[in-house]
Amino acid sequence: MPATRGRRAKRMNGDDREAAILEAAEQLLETHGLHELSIDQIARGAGISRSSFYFYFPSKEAVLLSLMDRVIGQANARRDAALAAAGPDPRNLVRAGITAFYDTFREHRAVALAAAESRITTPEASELWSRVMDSWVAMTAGVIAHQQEVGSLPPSAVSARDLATALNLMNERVLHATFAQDTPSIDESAVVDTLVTIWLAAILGPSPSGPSQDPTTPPERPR
Amino acid sequence: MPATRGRRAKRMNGDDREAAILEAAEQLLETHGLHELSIDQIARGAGISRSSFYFYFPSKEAVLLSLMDRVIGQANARRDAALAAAGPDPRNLVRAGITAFYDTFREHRAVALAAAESRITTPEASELWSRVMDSWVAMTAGVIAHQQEVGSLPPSAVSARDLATALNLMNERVLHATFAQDTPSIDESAVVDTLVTIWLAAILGPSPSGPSQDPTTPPERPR
DNA sequence: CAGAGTATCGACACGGTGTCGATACTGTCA
DNA sequence: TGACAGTATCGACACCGTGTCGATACTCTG
Repeated sequence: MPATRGRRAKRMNGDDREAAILEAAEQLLETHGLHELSIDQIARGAGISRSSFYFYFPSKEAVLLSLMDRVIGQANARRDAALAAAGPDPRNLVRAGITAFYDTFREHRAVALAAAESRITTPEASELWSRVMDSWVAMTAGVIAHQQEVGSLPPSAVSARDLATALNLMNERVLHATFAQDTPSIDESAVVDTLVTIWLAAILGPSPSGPSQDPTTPPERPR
Repeated sequence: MPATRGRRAKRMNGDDREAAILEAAEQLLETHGLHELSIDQIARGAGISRSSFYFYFPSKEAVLLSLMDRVIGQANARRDAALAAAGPDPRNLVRAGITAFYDTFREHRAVALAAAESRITTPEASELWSRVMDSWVAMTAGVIAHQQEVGSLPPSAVSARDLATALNLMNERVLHATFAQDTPSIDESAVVDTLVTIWLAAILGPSPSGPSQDPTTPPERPR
Protein backbone atom coordinates (compact mmCIF):
# COMPACT_ATOMS: atom_id res chain seq x y z
CA MET A 1 0.00 0.00 0.00
CA PRO A 2 1.84 3.11 -1.25
CA ALA A 3 0.74 6.32 0.45
CA THR A 4 -2.06 7.61 -1.72
CA ARG A 5 -0.30 8.85 -4.81
CA GLY A 6 1.65 12.08 -4.72
CA ARG A 7 0.15 14.13 -1.97
CA ARG A 8 -0.18 12.19 1.25
CA ALA A 9 -3.81 11.83 2.32
CA LYS A 10 -3.23 13.06 5.81
CA ARG A 11 -6.34 13.25 7.89
CA MET A 12 -9.08 10.75 7.53
CA ASN A 13 -12.55 11.55 8.65
CA GLY A 14 -13.72 9.81 11.79
CA ASP A 15 -15.98 7.25 10.15
CA ASP A 16 -13.33 6.21 7.68
CA ARG A 17 -10.78 5.85 10.42
CA GLU A 18 -13.15 3.80 12.49
CA ALA A 19 -13.79 1.55 9.54
CA ALA A 20 -10.05 1.27 9.00
CA ILE A 21 -9.61 0.15 12.60
CA LEU A 22 -12.29 -2.49 12.24
CA GLU A 23 -10.78 -3.71 9.03
CA ALA A 24 -7.27 -3.80 10.44
CA ALA A 25 -8.48 -5.69 13.49
CA GLU A 26 -10.37 -8.31 11.50
CA GLN A 27 -7.42 -8.73 9.20
CA LEU A 28 -4.95 -9.13 12.06
CA LEU A 29 -7.26 -11.60 13.74
CA GLU A 30 -6.94 -13.90 10.73
CA THR A 31 -3.45 -14.69 11.89
CA HIS A 32 -3.28 -13.89 15.61
CA GLY A 33 -5.51 -14.61 18.55
CA LEU A 34 -7.05 -11.64 20.28
CA HIS A 35 -4.80 -12.10 23.30
CA GLU A 36 -1.65 -11.86 21.23
CA LEU A 37 -2.74 -8.64 19.60
CA SER A 38 -1.80 -5.33 21.19
CA ILE A 39 -3.69 -2.10 20.72
CA ASP A 40 -0.54 -0.70 19.21
CA GLN A 41 -0.61 -3.25 16.42
CA ILE A 42 -4.22 -2.55 15.59
CA ALA A 43 -3.63 1.19 15.69
CA ARG A 44 -0.59 0.98 13.45
CA GLY A 45 -2.54 -1.29 11.14
CA ALA A 46 -5.11 1.46 10.80
CA GLY A 47 -2.45 4.12 10.33
CA ILE A 48 -2.64 5.91 13.65
CA SER A 49 -0.76 5.92 16.94
CA ARG A 50 -1.79 3.91 19.94
CA SER A 51 -3.12 6.89 21.82
CA SER A 52 -5.22 7.97 18.86
CA PHE A 53 -6.87 4.60 18.95
CA TYR A 54 -8.56 5.59 22.18
CA PHE A 55 -10.31 8.40 20.37
CA TYR A 56 -12.37 5.74 18.59
CA PHE A 57 -12.61 2.76 20.92
CA PRO A 58 -12.08 2.37 24.65
CA SER A 59 -10.35 -1.00 24.27
CA LYS A 60 -9.62 -3.72 21.80
CA GLU A 61 -12.54 -5.68 23.22
CA ALA A 62 -14.82 -2.85 22.13
CA VAL A 63 -13.52 -3.23 18.60
CA LEU A 64 -14.34 -6.89 18.68
CA LEU A 65 -17.80 -6.12 19.97
CA SER A 66 -18.39 -3.98 16.90
CA LEU A 67 -17.15 -6.75 14.67
CA MET A 68 -19.38 -9.24 16.45
CA ASP A 69 -22.42 -7.04 15.99
CA ARG A 70 -21.97 -6.99 12.27
CA VAL A 71 -21.41 -10.71 11.94
CA ILE A 72 -24.28 -11.60 14.22
CA GLY A 73 -26.62 -9.37 12.29
CA GLN A 74 -25.59 -11.17 9.14
CA ALA A 75 -26.10 -14.58 10.72
CA ASN A 76 -29.58 -13.71 11.91
CA ALA A 77 -30.59 -12.29 8.56
CA ARG A 78 -29.32 -15.33 6.76
CA ARG A 79 -31.04 -17.66 9.17
CA ASP A 80 -34.40 -15.93 8.84
CA ALA A 81 -34.19 -16.02 5.08
CA ALA A 82 -33.13 -19.66 5.06
CA LEU A 83 -35.86 -20.74 7.44
CA ALA A 84 -38.52 -18.91 5.50
CA ALA A 85 -37.43 -20.70 2.35
CA ALA A 86 -37.16 -24.11 4.02
CA GLY A 87 -40.83 -24.88 4.50
CA PRO A 88 -42.28 -26.69 7.51
CA ASP A 89 -40.43 -30.00 7.29
CA PRO A 90 -38.11 -30.19 10.30
CA ARG A 91 -35.46 -31.93 8.22
CA ASN A 92 -35.14 -28.92 5.98
CA LEU A 93 -35.53 -26.51 8.84
CA VAL A 94 -32.68 -28.01 10.76
CA ARG A 95 -30.36 -28.14 7.82
CA ALA A 96 -31.21 -24.61 6.78
CA GLY A 97 -30.57 -23.21 10.23
CA ILE A 98 -27.29 -25.00 10.72
CA THR A 99 -26.11 -24.06 7.26
CA ALA A 100 -26.90 -20.40 7.83
CA PHE A 101 -24.86 -20.44 11.02
CA TYR A 102 -22.04 -22.35 9.42
CA ASP A 103 -21.79 -20.18 6.33
CA THR A 104 -21.72 -16.93 8.21
CA PHE A 105 -19.11 -17.89 10.74
CA ARG A 106 -17.05 -19.58 8.10
CA GLU A 107 -16.85 -16.32 6.23
CA HIS A 108 -15.78 -14.55 9.40
CA ARG A 109 -13.97 -17.25 11.26
CA ALA A 110 -11.47 -14.81 12.69
CA VAL A 111 -14.25 -12.89 14.36
CA ALA A 112 -15.95 -16.06 15.53
CA LEU A 113 -12.80 -17.36 17.17
CA ALA A 114 -11.94 -14.03 18.74
CA ALA A 115 -15.48 -13.75 20.07
CA ALA A 116 -15.11 -17.03 21.90
CA GLU A 117 -11.87 -15.76 23.34
CA SER A 118 -13.28 -12.44 24.37
CA ARG A 119 -16.29 -13.97 26.08
CA ILE A 120 -14.03 -15.14 28.86
CA THR A 121 -12.71 -11.75 29.85
CA THR A 122 -15.37 -9.31 28.69
CA PRO A 123 -18.86 -9.36 30.20
CA GLU A 124 -20.22 -7.38 27.27
CA ALA A 125 -19.11 -9.98 24.79
CA SER A 126 -20.47 -12.70 27.00
CA GLU A 127 -23.88 -11.05 27.20
CA LEU A 128 -24.06 -10.35 23.52
CA TRP A 129 -23.31 -13.95 22.72
CA SER A 130 -25.76 -15.14 25.33
CA ARG A 131 -28.53 -13.23 23.64
CA VAL A 132 -27.63 -14.74 20.30
CA MET A 133 -27.56 -18.26 21.63
CA ASP A 134 -30.79 -17.73 23.51
CA SER A 135 -32.62 -16.74 20.38
CA TRP A 136 -31.38 -19.86 18.61
CA VAL A 137 -32.33 -22.01 21.55
CA ALA A 138 -35.80 -20.53 21.75
CA MET A 139 -36.34 -21.17 18.07
CA THR A 140 -35.08 -24.74 18.36
CA ALA A 141 -37.21 -25.43 21.42
CA GLY A 142 -40.23 -24.31 19.42
CA VAL A 143 -39.51 -26.82 16.69
CA ILE A 144 -38.98 -29.61 19.21
CA ALA A 145 -42.16 -28.82 21.12
CA HIS A 146 -44.03 -28.88 17.84
CA GLN A 147 -42.61 -32.29 16.99
CA GLN A 148 -43.73 -33.57 20.36
CA GLU A 149 -47.26 -32.28 19.86
CA VAL A 150 -47.49 -33.77 16.42
CA GLY A 151 -46.40 -37.01 17.97
CA SER A 152 -43.25 -37.90 16.14
CA LEU A 153 -41.19 -37.25 19.24
CA PRO A 154 -42.40 -38.92 22.41
CA PRO A 155 -42.34 -36.30 25.19
CA SER A 156 -39.22 -37.71 26.77
CA ALA A 157 -37.97 -37.12 30.27
CA VAL A 158 -35.91 -34.15 29.20
CA SER A 159 -37.45 -30.83 28.39
CA ALA A 160 -37.54 -29.36 24.91
CA ARG A 161 -35.62 -26.38 26.20
CA ASP A 162 -32.77 -28.48 27.58
CA LEU A 163 -32.58 -30.53 24.43
CA ALA A 164 -32.45 -27.34 22.40
CA THR A 165 -29.75 -25.91 24.62
CA ALA A 166 -27.54 -28.96 24.33
CA LEU A 167 -27.89 -29.11 20.55
CA ASN A 168 -27.07 -25.45 20.08
CA LEU A 169 -24.10 -25.59 22.42
CA MET A 170 -22.91 -28.59 20.46
CA ASN A 171 -23.05 -26.57 17.27
CA GLU A 172 -21.15 -23.73 18.86
CA ARG A 173 -18.36 -25.94 20.13
CA VAL A 174 -18.12 -28.19 17.11
CA LEU A 175 -17.97 -25.34 14.64
CA HIS A 176 -15.43 -23.56 16.78
CA ALA A 177 -13.27 -26.67 16.81
CA THR A 178 -13.62 -27.03 13.07
CA PHE A 179 -12.69 -23.43 12.33
CA ALA A 180 -9.83 -23.48 14.79
CA GLN A 181 -8.67 -26.84 13.47
CA ASP A 182 -8.56 -28.13 17.00
CA THR A 183 -7.79 -31.70 17.91
CA PRO A 184 -10.18 -33.41 17.90
CA SER A 185 -12.37 -31.67 15.35
CA ILE A 186 -14.45 -32.42 12.29
CA ASP A 187 -13.42 -31.58 8.78
CA GLU A 188 -15.23 -28.68 7.15
CA SER A 189 -16.56 -30.95 4.46
CA ALA A 190 -18.37 -33.17 6.95
CA VAL A 191 -19.29 -30.91 9.79
CA VAL A 192 -22.73 -29.79 8.67
CA ASP A 193 -23.84 -33.32 7.81
CA THR A 194 -22.63 -34.57 11.16
CA LEU A 195 -24.50 -31.92 13.08
CA VAL A 196 -27.66 -32.38 11.06
CA THR A 197 -27.55 -36.12 11.67
CA ILE A 198 -27.41 -35.68 15.41
CA TRP A 199 -30.08 -33.01 15.48
CA LEU A 200 -32.46 -35.16 13.50
CA ALA A 201 -31.78 -38.20 15.62
CA ALA A 202 -32.51 -36.14 18.70
CA ILE A 203 -35.62 -34.30 17.55
CA LEU A 204 -37.12 -36.82 15.18
CA GLY A 205 -36.12 -39.48 17.64
CA PRO A 206 -37.45 -43.03 17.53
CA SER A 207 -39.17 -42.76 14.19
CA PRO A 208 -36.60 -44.60 12.03
CA SER A 209 -37.33 -43.27 8.59
CA GLY A 210 -41.07 -43.24 8.14
CA PRO A 211 -42.34 -39.71 7.74
CA SER A 212 -44.95 -39.18 10.39
CA GLN A 213 -46.97 -36.45 8.83
CA ASP A 214 -45.31 -34.68 5.99
CA PRO A 215 -44.98 -36.88 2.91
CA THR A 216 -43.82 -34.01 0.71
CA THR A 217 -40.21 -34.92 1.37
CA PRO A 218 -38.79 -38.39 0.85
CA PRO A 219 -38.27 -40.36 4.06
CA GLU A 220 -34.75 -41.40 3.14
CA ARG A 221 -32.36 -38.54 2.67
CA PRO A 222 -28.87 -39.68 1.80
CA ARG A 223 -26.07 -37.19 0.98
CA MET B 1 -5.52 -20.32 60.55
CA PRO B 2 -3.36 -19.13 63.46
CA ALA B 3 0.36 -19.45 62.82
CA THR B 4 1.20 -22.92 64.08
CA ARG B 5 0.91 -22.61 67.86
CA GLY B 6 3.54 -20.66 69.73
CA ARG B 7 6.67 -20.91 67.67
CA ARG B 8 6.04 -19.84 64.07
CA ALA B 9 6.66 -22.69 61.63
CA LYS B 10 8.96 -20.75 59.42
CA ARG B 11 10.32 -22.69 56.54
CA MET B 12 8.27 -25.22 54.73
CA ASN B 13 9.92 -27.92 52.77
CA GLY B 14 9.67 -27.71 49.01
CA ASP B 15 6.99 -30.33 48.47
CA ASP B 16 4.76 -28.85 51.13
CA ARG B 17 5.13 -25.40 49.68
CA GLU B 18 4.35 -26.67 46.20
CA ALA B 19 1.26 -28.35 47.55
CA ALA B 20 0.31 -25.13 49.30
CA ILE B 21 0.58 -23.25 46.03
CA LEU B 22 -1.62 -25.76 44.24
CA GLU B 23 -4.16 -25.61 47.01
CA ALA B 24 -4.15 -21.82 47.15
CA ALA B 25 -4.58 -21.65 43.40
CA GLU B 26 -7.48 -24.08 43.28
CA GLN B 27 -9.12 -22.28 46.16
CA LEU B 28 -8.73 -18.87 44.56
CA LEU B 29 -10.06 -20.22 41.29
CA GLU B 30 -13.35 -21.03 43.01
CA THR B 31 -14.10 -17.35 43.06
CA HIS B 32 -11.97 -15.75 40.33
CA GLY B 33 -11.25 -16.57 36.72
CA LEU B 34 -7.67 -17.42 35.87
CA HIS B 35 -7.24 -14.16 34.01
CA GLU B 36 -8.21 -12.10 37.04
CA LEU B 37 -5.73 -13.86 39.27
CA SER B 38 -2.21 -12.48 39.63
CA ILE B 39 0.81 -14.51 40.58
CA ASP B 40 1.11 -12.27 43.61
CA GLN B 41 -2.28 -13.38 44.90
CA ILE B 42 -1.46 -17.03 44.49
CA ALA B 43 1.92 -16.58 46.13
CA ARG B 44 0.46 -14.69 49.08
CA GLY B 45 -2.22 -17.33 49.35
CA ALA B 46 0.51 -19.91 49.75
CA GLY B 47 2.41 -17.78 52.24
CA ILE B 48 5.34 -16.66 50.11
CA SER B 49 6.34 -13.63 48.07
CA ARG B 50 5.77 -13.30 44.39
CA SER B 51 9.40 -13.87 43.49
CA SER B 52 9.53 -17.02 45.61
CA PHE B 53 6.69 -18.36 43.54
CA TYR B 54 9.05 -18.64 40.60
CA PHE B 55 11.16 -21.07 42.57
CA TYR B 56 8.32 -23.57 42.20
CA PHE B 57 6.51 -22.76 38.98
CA PRO B 58 7.50 -20.78 35.90
CA SER B 59 4.04 -19.23 35.52
CA LYS B 60 0.51 -19.47 36.79
CA GLU B 61 -0.36 -21.49 33.72
CA ALA B 62 2.10 -24.10 34.90
CA VAL B 63 0.25 -24.30 38.19
CA LEU B 64 -2.96 -24.90 36.35
CA LEU B 65 -1.33 -27.57 34.25
CA SER B 66 -0.45 -29.44 37.46
CA LEU B 67 -3.98 -29.08 38.68
CA MET B 68 -5.31 -30.33 35.37
CA ASP B 69 -3.07 -33.37 35.47
CA ARG B 70 -4.48 -34.45 38.79
CA VAL B 71 -8.09 -33.92 37.80
CA ILE B 72 -7.69 -35.61 34.45
CA GLY B 73 -6.09 -38.61 36.07
CA GLN B 74 -9.03 -38.85 38.39
CA ALA B 75 -11.51 -38.58 35.51
CA ASN B 76 -9.81 -41.32 33.56
CA ALA B 77 -9.63 -43.63 36.54
CA ARG B 78 -13.27 -43.07 37.33
CA ARG B 79 -14.27 -43.62 33.73
CA ASP B 80 -12.37 -46.88 33.44
CA ALA B 81 -13.89 -48.18 36.65
CA ALA B 82 -17.37 -47.11 35.63
CA LEU B 83 -17.12 -48.61 32.19
CA ALA B 84 -15.82 -51.89 33.54
CA ALA B 85 -18.80 -52.07 35.89
CA ALA B 86 -21.32 -51.07 33.25
CA GLY B 87 -21.38 -54.22 31.16
CA PRO B 88 -21.68 -54.29 27.37
CA ASP B 89 -25.07 -52.60 26.97
CA PRO B 90 -24.43 -49.28 25.22
CA ARG B 91 -27.16 -47.61 27.30
CA ASN B 92 -25.25 -48.30 30.47
CA LEU B 93 -21.91 -47.61 28.85
CA VAL B 94 -22.95 -44.17 27.72
CA ARG B 95 -24.48 -43.20 31.00
CA ALA B 96 -21.52 -44.49 32.97
CA GLY B 97 -19.01 -42.59 30.85
CA ILE B 98 -20.91 -39.33 30.96
CA THR B 99 -21.49 -39.64 34.69
CA ALA B 100 -17.80 -40.26 35.36
CA PHE B 101 -16.93 -37.14 33.44
CA TYR B 102 -19.64 -35.11 35.07
CA ASP B 103 -18.85 -36.18 38.62
CA THR B 104 -15.15 -35.48 38.35
CA PHE B 105 -15.42 -32.05 36.84
CA ARG B 106 -18.24 -31.15 39.13
CA GLU B 107 -15.97 -31.80 42.09
CA HIS B 108 -13.30 -29.64 40.52
CA ARG B 109 -15.32 -27.17 38.59
CA ALA B 110 -12.86 -24.37 39.30
CA VAL B 111 -10.10 -26.33 37.61
CA ALA B 112 -12.37 -27.32 34.75
CA LEU B 113 -13.36 -23.74 34.04
CA ALA B 114 -9.81 -22.44 34.38
CA ALA B 115 -8.61 -25.17 32.03
CA ALA B 116 -10.97 -23.99 29.35
CA GLU B 117 -9.67 -20.48 29.86
CA SER B 118 -6.06 -21.50 29.79
CA ARG B 119 -6.43 -23.53 26.61
CA ILE B 120 -6.78 -20.30 24.66
CA THR B 121 -3.46 -18.82 25.69
CA THR B 122 -1.30 -21.79 26.62
CA PRO B 123 -0.34 -24.38 24.01
CA GLU B 124 0.56 -26.88 26.74
CA ALA B 125 -2.92 -26.76 28.21
CA SER B 126 -4.39 -27.03 24.77
CA GLU B 127 -2.37 -30.13 23.96
CA LEU B 128 -3.09 -31.78 27.25
CA TRP B 129 -6.79 -31.29 26.78
CA SER B 130 -6.57 -32.46 23.18
CA ARG B 131 -5.10 -35.74 24.32
CA VAL B 132 -7.86 -36.20 26.86
CA MET B 133 -10.59 -35.48 24.39
CA ASP B 134 -8.98 -37.70 21.80
CA SER B 135 -9.03 -40.66 24.13
CA TRP B 136 -12.71 -40.14 24.85
CA VAL B 137 -13.45 -39.77 21.17
CA ALA B 138 -11.58 -42.94 20.28
CA MET B 139 -13.48 -44.85 22.92
CA THR B 140 -16.79 -43.46 21.75
CA ALA B 141 -16.01 -44.18 18.11
CA GLY B 142 -15.35 -47.79 19.10
CA VAL B 143 -18.77 -48.12 20.67
CA ILE B 144 -20.45 -46.55 17.66
CA ALA B 145 -18.62 -48.76 15.19
CA HIS B 146 -19.66 -51.76 17.23
CA GLN B 147 -23.29 -50.67 17.13
CA GLN B 148 -23.08 -50.35 13.39
CA GLU B 149 -21.66 -53.85 13.02
CA VAL B 150 -24.30 -55.34 15.28
CA GLY B 151 -26.80 -53.64 13.08
CA SER B 152 -28.69 -51.41 15.45
CA LEU B 153 -27.18 -48.32 13.89
CA PRO B 154 -27.43 -48.09 10.11
CA PRO B 155 -24.00 -47.07 8.78
CA SER B 156 -25.05 -43.53 8.04
CA ALA B 157 -23.33 -41.05 5.78
CA VAL B 158 -21.27 -39.64 8.62
CA SER B 159 -18.30 -41.50 10.03
CA ALA B 160 -18.25 -43.00 13.50
CA ARG B 161 -15.29 -40.81 14.31
CA ASP B 162 -17.07 -37.58 13.38
CA LEU B 163 -20.15 -38.59 15.29
CA ALA B 164 -18.02 -39.38 18.32
CA THR B 165 -16.21 -36.07 18.03
CA ALA B 166 -19.40 -34.06 17.90
CA LEU B 167 -20.91 -35.86 20.87
CA ASN B 168 -17.84 -35.42 23.02
CA LEU B 169 -17.48 -31.76 22.12
CA MET B 170 -21.12 -31.34 23.02
CA ASN B 171 -20.44 -32.79 26.44
CA GLU B 172 -17.50 -30.52 26.95
CA ARG B 173 -19.39 -27.38 26.05
CA VAL B 174 -22.63 -28.28 27.78
CA LEU B 175 -20.95 -29.21 31.04
CA HIS B 176 -18.85 -26.09 30.90
CA ALA B 177 -21.97 -24.00 30.47
CA THR B 178 -23.66 -25.79 33.33
CA PHE B 179 -20.75 -25.35 35.72
CA ALA B 180 -20.23 -21.74 34.74
CA GLN B 181 -23.98 -21.10 34.91
CA ASP B 182 -23.86 -19.54 31.50
CA THR B 183 -26.88 -18.37 29.61
CA PRO B 184 -28.14 -20.52 28.06
CA SER B 185 -27.22 -23.59 30.04
CA ILE B 186 -28.78 -26.70 31.52
CA ASP B 187 -29.47 -27.16 35.19
CA GLU B 188 -27.18 -29.55 37.03
CA SER B 189 -30.12 -31.76 37.89
CA ALA B 190 -30.98 -32.36 34.25
CA VAL B 191 -27.72 -32.15 32.40
CA VAL B 192 -26.67 -35.80 32.50
CA ASP B 193 -30.08 -37.04 31.39
CA THR B 194 -30.13 -34.56 28.56
CA LEU B 195 -26.73 -35.61 27.29
CA VAL B 196 -27.51 -39.30 27.62
CA THR B 197 -30.72 -38.84 25.67
CA ILE B 198 -28.93 -37.22 22.77
CA TRP B 199 -26.11 -39.73 22.79
CA LEU B 200 -28.50 -42.65 22.70
CA ALA B 201 -30.60 -41.10 19.98
CA ALA B 202 -27.46 -40.60 17.94
CA ILE B 203 -25.81 -43.97 18.45
CA LEU B 204 -28.79 -46.24 18.94
CA GLY B 205 -30.60 -44.28 16.32
CA PRO B 206 -33.86 -45.61 14.90
CA SER B 207 -34.44 -48.34 17.47
CA PRO B 208 -36.91 -46.75 19.89
CA SER B 209 -36.56 -48.63 23.15
CA GLY B 210 -36.29 -52.32 22.34
CA PRO B 211 -33.12 -53.83 23.78
CA SER B 212 -31.10 -54.93 20.81
CA GLN B 213 -29.03 -57.75 22.18
CA ASP B 214 -28.31 -57.65 25.88
CA PRO B 215 -31.28 -58.61 28.02
CA THR B 216 -29.23 -58.83 31.22
CA THR B 217 -29.92 -55.19 31.97
CA PRO B 218 -33.38 -53.67 31.94
CA PRO B 219 -34.05 -51.47 28.94
CA GLU B 220 -35.55 -48.74 31.10
CA ARG B 221 -33.16 -47.09 33.47
CA PRO B 222 -34.66 -44.19 35.34
CA ARG B 223 -32.74 -42.18 37.97
C1' DC C 1 -9.48 34.52 9.19
C1' DA C 2 -11.05 33.30 13.76
C1' DG C 3 -12.85 30.14 16.60
C1' DA C 4 -15.26 25.50 17.50
C1' DG C 5 -15.00 21.21 16.99
C1' DT C 6 -12.33 17.16 15.26
C1' DA C 7 -8.32 14.33 15.13
C1' DT C 8 -3.62 13.18 16.48
C1' DC C 9 0.26 12.51 19.29
C1' DG C 10 4.00 12.19 23.17
C1' DA C 11 4.64 11.69 27.91
C1' DC C 12 3.33 9.87 32.13
C1' DA C 13 1.71 6.62 35.77
C1' DC C 14 0.27 2.10 36.77
C1' DG C 15 0.09 -2.78 37.27
C1' DG C 16 1.63 -7.43 36.15
C1' DT C 17 5.64 -10.24 34.60
C1' DG C 18 10.07 -12.39 34.81
C1' DT C 19 15.06 -12.19 36.23
C1' DC C 20 19.06 -11.56 39.24
C1' DG C 21 21.86 -11.25 43.00
C1' DA C 22 21.94 -11.16 47.96
C1' DT C 23 20.76 -13.44 52.00
C1' DA C 24 18.80 -16.65 55.38
C1' DC C 25 17.85 -21.17 56.83
C1' DT C 26 18.82 -26.40 57.28
C1' DG C 27 20.82 -30.63 57.21
C1' DT C 28 25.16 -33.25 57.27
C1' DC C 29 29.79 -34.77 57.36
C1' DA C 30 34.57 -34.05 59.02
C1' DT D 1 30.51 -28.32 66.46
C1' DG D 2 31.04 -25.71 62.91
C1' DA D 3 31.63 -24.97 58.11
C1' DC D 4 29.86 -26.07 53.62
C1' DA D 5 26.32 -27.24 50.10
C1' DG D 6 22.13 -27.11 48.84
C1' DT D 7 17.48 -25.26 49.58
C1' DA D 8 14.34 -21.57 50.10
C1' DT D 9 13.19 -16.69 50.30
C1' DC D 10 13.10 -11.98 49.19
C1' DG D 11 13.78 -7.01 47.30
C1' DA D 12 15.08 -4.47 43.43
C1' DC D 13 15.14 -3.87 38.65
C1' DA D 14 13.80 -3.77 33.73
C1' DC D 15 10.16 -4.62 30.60
C1' DC D 16 5.74 -4.43 28.40
C1' DG D 17 0.91 -3.31 27.61
C1' DT D 18 -2.73 -0.25 29.23
C1' DG D 19 -5.21 3.96 29.91
C1' DT D 20 -5.20 9.05 30.74
C1' DC D 21 -3.99 13.91 30.03
C1' DG D 22 -2.58 17.95 28.11
C1' DA D 23 -0.62 20.04 24.05
C1' DT D 24 -0.98 20.67 19.31
C1' DA D 25 -2.43 20.38 14.50
C1' DC D 26 -5.84 20.24 11.14
C1' DT D 27 -10.54 21.48 9.00
C1' DC D 28 -14.75 23.37 8.36
C1' DT D 29 -18.01 27.08 8.81
C1' DG D 30 -19.57 31.58 9.64
